[in-house]
Amino acid sequence: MSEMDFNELEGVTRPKTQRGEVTFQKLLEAAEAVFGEKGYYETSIVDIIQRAGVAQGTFYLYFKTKKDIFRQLVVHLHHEVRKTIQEAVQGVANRLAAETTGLRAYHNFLLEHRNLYRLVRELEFVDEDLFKWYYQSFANNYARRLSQAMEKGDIRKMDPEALAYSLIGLNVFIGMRWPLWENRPAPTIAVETIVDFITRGLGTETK
Amino acid sequence: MSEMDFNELEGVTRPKTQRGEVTFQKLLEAAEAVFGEKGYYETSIVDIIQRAGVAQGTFYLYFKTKKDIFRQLVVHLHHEVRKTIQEAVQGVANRLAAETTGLRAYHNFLLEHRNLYRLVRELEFVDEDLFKWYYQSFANNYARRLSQAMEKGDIRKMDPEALAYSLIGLNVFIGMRWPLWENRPAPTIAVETIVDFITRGLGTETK
DNA sequence: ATGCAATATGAATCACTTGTCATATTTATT
DNA sequence: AATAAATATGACAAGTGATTCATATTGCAT
Repeated sequence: MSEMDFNELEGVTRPKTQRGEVTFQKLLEAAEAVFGEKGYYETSIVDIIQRAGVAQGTFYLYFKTKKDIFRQLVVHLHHEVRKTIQEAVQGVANRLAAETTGLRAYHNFLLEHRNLYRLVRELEFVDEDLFKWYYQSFANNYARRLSQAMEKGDIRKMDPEALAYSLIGLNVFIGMRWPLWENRPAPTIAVETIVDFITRGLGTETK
Repeated sequence: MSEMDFNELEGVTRPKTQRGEVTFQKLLEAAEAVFGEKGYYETSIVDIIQRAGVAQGTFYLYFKTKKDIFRQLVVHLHHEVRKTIQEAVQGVANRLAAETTGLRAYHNFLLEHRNLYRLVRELEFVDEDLFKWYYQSFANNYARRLSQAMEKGDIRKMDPEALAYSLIGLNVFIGMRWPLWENRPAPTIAVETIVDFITRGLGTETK
């Protein structure tokens, strides 16, 4: 619980010159690519430094362990996903409509970052605390917006946290079924069903 | 796609005598425990054989690789989960009521097998095909029962597959939030919210 | 231009893990 | 009781990967 801050991860030494900064970024980009392709455990530090085109020792100038560079990547990715969805949903006044928009934005993000997304799912087995932080901060934010919608009367009053996890789980599995497994957006019939299901589930009345 | 059968896994040699059967089981139980505690990748074959109290070479009498014993465990677990839920739901005539019952049964199973459940989640990164098989056969079964309920008029006619994945995702995430993370059943208020959400989402009318 | 901190290198070390194999023991069958 | 198949052992070969370190180079500040 509480508000953990993972902005400055220990185990990561930021470079102090411009030249170092370039190397640092090269390492992160290489790690992102290789982790995405082969997964965390199947990737060796040698894989990363080869892809980045630097020597073994250079890696340890900036990262203490393989886990540390992984953490750095995940935190960055987390901000990306949230920003994307937030921007997509922003301006959509109605919460129910926002659900649909958010669903689509999330799926598009998945389709464009399928490799990256793999990292988040594997996070559970690499650093469980960071994994919890990832979904908790996601869920807290979600729950907050649901609460606001309840105040406005857009949706029924219910336990916002339970709803937040339910909706995240729903999105994650639908995102797995079509975008991840079939590399395409969910078919229309599926989207309609989901929207209908959520609308009735959250809404104040039926038509 | 198609009906894969994972009943006789290659890479697994079943014992031919009673004595062998005992060793075989010892290995499986040890693997279950150690995988559950440390995760697949952090576990070595030495960990398993030490826990089982057998020699190195014995392992290779029955399993070709670490992955093979892992597969064997997952397939077994899969049957367990389904059996548990099926038995709990059996006899509950109404589909909506069955959802609640199924949710509870699933959570109880999680609470009693938290380590085991970790294996399924890690499966995605160990053997993606088996992972898909796991959730697909789960979802197909779920969808079939939803279709039947639609025929009977218990629930509205919608895309059963989309619903199945939605409901599984919901259950998985709620199961993660309370049973797994806090080692207790979801609080009453949460359960009420979820049941209400699903009831309205699936149901034919509102009250 | 000098000197010091930062950066870069890659060979070497250390800690493990997997998988094999010659040998020994046990079990089932006759 | 004899025999062959099945089971069990643990030392060992071979490989892999993480991390360190002595050394070299570069860049920045003075």
